[in-house]
Amino acid sequence: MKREGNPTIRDVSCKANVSVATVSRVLNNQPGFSEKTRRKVLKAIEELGYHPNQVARGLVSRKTRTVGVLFPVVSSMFSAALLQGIEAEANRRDYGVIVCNMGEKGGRFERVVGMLAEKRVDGLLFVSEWLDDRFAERLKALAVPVVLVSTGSPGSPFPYVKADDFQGAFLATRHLLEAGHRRIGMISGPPEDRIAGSPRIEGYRNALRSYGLAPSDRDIAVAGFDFHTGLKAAGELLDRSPDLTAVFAASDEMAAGVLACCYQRGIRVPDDLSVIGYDNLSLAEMTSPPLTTVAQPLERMGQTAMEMLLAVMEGGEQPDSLLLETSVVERFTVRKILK
Amino acid sequence: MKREGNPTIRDVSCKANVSVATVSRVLNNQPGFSEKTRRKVLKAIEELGYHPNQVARGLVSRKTRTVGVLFPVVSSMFSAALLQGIEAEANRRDYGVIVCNMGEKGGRFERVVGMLAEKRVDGLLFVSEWLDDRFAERLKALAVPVVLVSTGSPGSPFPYVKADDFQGAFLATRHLLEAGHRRIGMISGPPEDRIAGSPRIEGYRNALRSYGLAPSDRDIAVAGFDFHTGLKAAGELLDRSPDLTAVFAASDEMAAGVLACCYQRGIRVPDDLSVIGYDNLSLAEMTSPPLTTVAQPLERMGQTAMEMLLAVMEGGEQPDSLLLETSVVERFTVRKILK
DNA sequence: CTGAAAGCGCTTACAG
DNA sequence: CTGAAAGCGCTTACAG
Repeated sequence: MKREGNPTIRDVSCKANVSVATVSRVLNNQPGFSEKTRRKVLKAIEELGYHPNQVARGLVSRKTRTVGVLFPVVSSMFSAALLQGIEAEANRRDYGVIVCNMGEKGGRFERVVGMLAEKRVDGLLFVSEWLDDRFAERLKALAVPVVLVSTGSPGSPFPYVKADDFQGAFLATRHLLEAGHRRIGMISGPPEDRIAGSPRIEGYRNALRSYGLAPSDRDIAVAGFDFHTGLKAAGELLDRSPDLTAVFAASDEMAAGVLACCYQRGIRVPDDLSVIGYDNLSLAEMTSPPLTTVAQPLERMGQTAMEMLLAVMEGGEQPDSLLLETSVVERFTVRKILK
Repeated sequence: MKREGNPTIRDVSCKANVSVATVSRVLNNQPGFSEKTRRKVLKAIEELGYHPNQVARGLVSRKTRTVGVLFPVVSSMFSAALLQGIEAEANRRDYGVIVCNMGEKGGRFERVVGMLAEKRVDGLLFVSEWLDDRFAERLKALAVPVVLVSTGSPGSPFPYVKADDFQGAFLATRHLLEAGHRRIGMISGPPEDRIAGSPRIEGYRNALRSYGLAPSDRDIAVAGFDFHTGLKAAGELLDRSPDLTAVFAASDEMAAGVLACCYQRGIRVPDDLSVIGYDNLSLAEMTSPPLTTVAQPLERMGQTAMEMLLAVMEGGEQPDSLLLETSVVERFTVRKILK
């Protein structure tokens, strides 16, 4: 007598006096059973507390209803916000999501991709890391749908969803301009970062030009998107260009860094210096004063990316990449300069 | 000719001219093959780029090398820090982790547990939510190892790893006391929260008593651990007890809330009011001034919990629960009062 | 040391 | 409408 572990489809078929094939049919709602059998089967399932074994299902259907998500680091607020949207959508569609840490420089990429491959995930989300050619090749070789989140470019080998970095930076800078600022500095990410680096610098420069201002490299200090390098860069920038009345930081963490720098130096925000950030993490409302920033719809980006991935997985066609709009959310770090 | 998809053990056995049983043996390093066959097999595996199908393996071995992690919400900085440690340890041991959002009040608990059950995860981590009896029953019925993270109590049905809340609050308050403060308020979580609520309140009270001070309920304002309720509670507390010289907030977010409250009211921190937080999230170093707080070793808690879970899963014995020590990390929000 | 066979829990033609 | 059988890709007794 087999009385341990989970009941199997076999147990159900015995109890309901039908074949396992029939049970499988009602389970999967496939044509081919009478209303009467359906009831018998459902009753047996109910009584046994039967739940189909996805592992067995996966073996024959070649679908695991599981996707993998690759993050450079899962613990950042940025990753966390995306993951929230990703998980929510996956759950809604009855998928499981396996999260993986690639390491900042992708050092664990090969290892986690190997694991995901052996687990036969149905698809992959690759988040926010410059996708180098070796990685792209590896992902293509996997032969599972991949969508890029918060990275990707026109020539990308995979569809992507990201926010418009150029536009976001342009909006941030224009917001400062419209508030009357003319001496505007920037804390940027690395210019060689073709995703979140150079496009935001260009957005900043273009906004300046659109107001007839000449951008100068001296007004840009480069950091690494995090708080500490942002703080340091802020110090350098303010030393170098003490006449700045406003600073655009290309991430909220870096903006918190300039707030900290101002705090240390007794510079009042926004009275003496205005600052605007980028991302709209929860951090942005927790600073003092609360940070004006440009919002990337992170949670929605995560959700949208998952929808897109599901569409490829289930539908098969390659969807178009998506460039989401950003918007500035006003809080209290930007001062309007009166003429 | 079968030339698509991943190569199977069958392909390897053909190419190496041995049986699949033999291939399986060398794969799993089981006794029963000569050095010569081993080489043949390895060569075939290499040439084919073969990787065992974990789904098929899982079906027979009843091991998926996958664990589930239940969070109330994955996007908090708190969850993110834990997840970092959890994922790192899992990856090191070659396990995959599926993250699930239960919803703040556990509304999606049943749904995600069902999914995890169907996927036949080998174990479960339940994070930081009051584990009510219904949930506990459900988890027990799953018959897979479970470890609680950042929750749990002596009578717990599952082993847990958490930080010592009473001690942490005691340390925070004593730190204030030692700095010379005597009028110390608290922003607490809900007293009915028996994990992070009442124990921290008791730690605060006990520290006061140990200095011969009588704790008063008027000096405690209740909030919900998040920034916004913390901000609100801070306002109420300062209205009610304007003579406070220091405030202990039971989370960093709430501490950021009291910083914000002070900022709005022109109260200088730490000159006019000292504040100490709880958690030591990355947020704590990004506030201005940087927040003195008591550190919960979140990443290590995640790692330790995963180690513990793996031990139960692979070893079978029930490990002892772990109560980790906290420590205060000094930054710049506490002023020493000179006699 | 090695292989044939059964079986893990399902789904899916194929017959009837 | 229903069932017997094959098969998904492995592992594991059982023989030899």
